[in-house]
Amino acid sequence: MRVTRSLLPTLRDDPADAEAISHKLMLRAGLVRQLAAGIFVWLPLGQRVMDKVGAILREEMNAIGGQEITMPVIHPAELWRQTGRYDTIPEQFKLKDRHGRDLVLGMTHEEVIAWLAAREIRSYRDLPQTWYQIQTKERDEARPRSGVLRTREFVMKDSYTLDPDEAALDRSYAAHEGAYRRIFDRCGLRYHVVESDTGMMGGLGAHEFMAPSAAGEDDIAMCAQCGYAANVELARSVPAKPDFPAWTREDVATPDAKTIVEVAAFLKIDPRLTIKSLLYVGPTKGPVLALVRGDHTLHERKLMRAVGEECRTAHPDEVRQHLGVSVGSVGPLAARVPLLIDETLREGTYVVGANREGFHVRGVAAGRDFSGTFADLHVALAGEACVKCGGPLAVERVIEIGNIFKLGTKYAEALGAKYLDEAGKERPVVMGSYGIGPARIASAAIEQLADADGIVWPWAIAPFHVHVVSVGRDDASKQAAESIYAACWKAGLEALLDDRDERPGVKFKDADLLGIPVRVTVGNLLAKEGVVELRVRRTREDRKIPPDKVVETVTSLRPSL
RNA sequence: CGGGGUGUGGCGCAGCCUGGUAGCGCACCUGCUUUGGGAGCAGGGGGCCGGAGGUUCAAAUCCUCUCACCCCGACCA
Repeated sequence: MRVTRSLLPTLRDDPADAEAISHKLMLRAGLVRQLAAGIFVWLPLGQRVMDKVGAILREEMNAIGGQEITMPVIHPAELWRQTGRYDTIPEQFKLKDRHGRDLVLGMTHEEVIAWLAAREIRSYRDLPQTWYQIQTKERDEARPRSGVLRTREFVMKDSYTLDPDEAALDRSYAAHEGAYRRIFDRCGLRYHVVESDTGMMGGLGAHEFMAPSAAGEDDIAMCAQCGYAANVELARSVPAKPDFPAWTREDVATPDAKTIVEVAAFLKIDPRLTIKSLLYVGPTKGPVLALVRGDHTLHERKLMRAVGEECRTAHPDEVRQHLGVSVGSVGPLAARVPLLIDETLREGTYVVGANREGFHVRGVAAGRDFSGTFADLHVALAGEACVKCGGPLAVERVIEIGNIFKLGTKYAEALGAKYLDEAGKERPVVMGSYGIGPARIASAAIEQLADADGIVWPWAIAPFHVHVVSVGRDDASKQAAESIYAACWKAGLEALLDDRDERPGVKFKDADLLGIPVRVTVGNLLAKEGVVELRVRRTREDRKIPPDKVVETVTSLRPSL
């Protein structure tokens, strides 16, 4: 590709709308342009990156027996009604055709897979199967953000396994985990595999592949000692205990002290000696009072798992209605609603709201002074102890680049995907689903590897391998650049030739911005010393070599790039 | 959905408070000079100031409504 004949619109300044490093650099390097919130055009360079990732995905999916198919983006609403997901997912785009029939835009393809399996899978002899596609998904995200990290339209590699039973599903799942590790390793990413939430839909287990980055939207907790790693939606931790005073139960006046911070300051105690009481309301289960230690944050996903349904925080008037007191003095004593108590509170005596305006009660113990259901409710914090080995947990911000999910038989049962086993008995197909976002791979690579001058692509997903920068003005120099460019392509090295009539500084800045692994500068040293300069983008290491040694040198450097 | 912010040539911004002929830098076009880390000079093209309505002799500027986009939170198969 020649720069003079390409759509390669680099930007000198950071676009005002971009916040994340990868977002800024993808715009500045001319990889993408935004059409609307969360909707992007992939320009030629960005497309090449996506194609590189796609090729790796196909190789590794095929290697575990995956068969590529392509499913529709438009689905009949009826399919989603059958699995009960038509009215429950706010992200689903819905539309009607000219006859008024309800359709949806596909945000995932479990339904279509189960529909297909119901028609084509009859016998245990047809199993197992692994089907995958690399296809566009449409989701009406509440808040698209961070460039291509969270968009309303995006390409996903989604695969689905069909197995006769859970043992076979475990094998398919393990095969996917291996394939995913190879994929992300090849893409040059740093990542962790963590336990993840299976969501309200249930499922038999799930893991997420998480690439550390400040631009991420998730947090994971990890134990370096035993390897425990989980999304904080799920991660359990054992916090350090405060020193409990030998206090006896008594009411204390706490005028104007509403928040934990105010109460702790007023009573001159460690906030860890207080309990935070939060009223939530579930659509069918009604009000529930959740208790966590004063310094802790309630994780709403944990709460919802414990309750068994989606909950929302109660309005102030609901708090008054159910507990007879305003928000700042709520507590578990004599509460007329069910209690969910964080496990941290099993031991110790605490200060709680008195359910009486302006009063708290100290010396209160769970189990003795109030009772309810214990559950893990608090957000794990860095430094707290691992539940498995007691080692200190680290918490890290991450981008979710892939997930693997044991679905079980939910979709198969809803859509009638059954087979006959060896004994002639009809059984539902056991499914798994597995996703990878190529755009997130590209973003994560940029986030993890970029430096102050621009992108630093790993070889495997770089849009080109060699950036030939022609800065000489004499014909011999220009001709040498052309020869090197041609020689690279002939040797299987994908090359970009900067043949613009620009000053060298402009070309060097753009080359750094684009981040192609190897830059070959053809300029005045050719006439003076008979050499061109080869620079490794990542290390900025320079070497002078004869023009006819470029291919050989790049090939020898390649393993280190 | 709640909170905050921004919309003015392709990009980044000023002008708005205090209404009066739309400006700057970069980019773009022409010419000359220059040429190894985002050149200089000269000339030039391009914007109904997000949209609608209102106030006014007069609106980028004031008022009302609306749309879009960004950030934080909520939500996220």
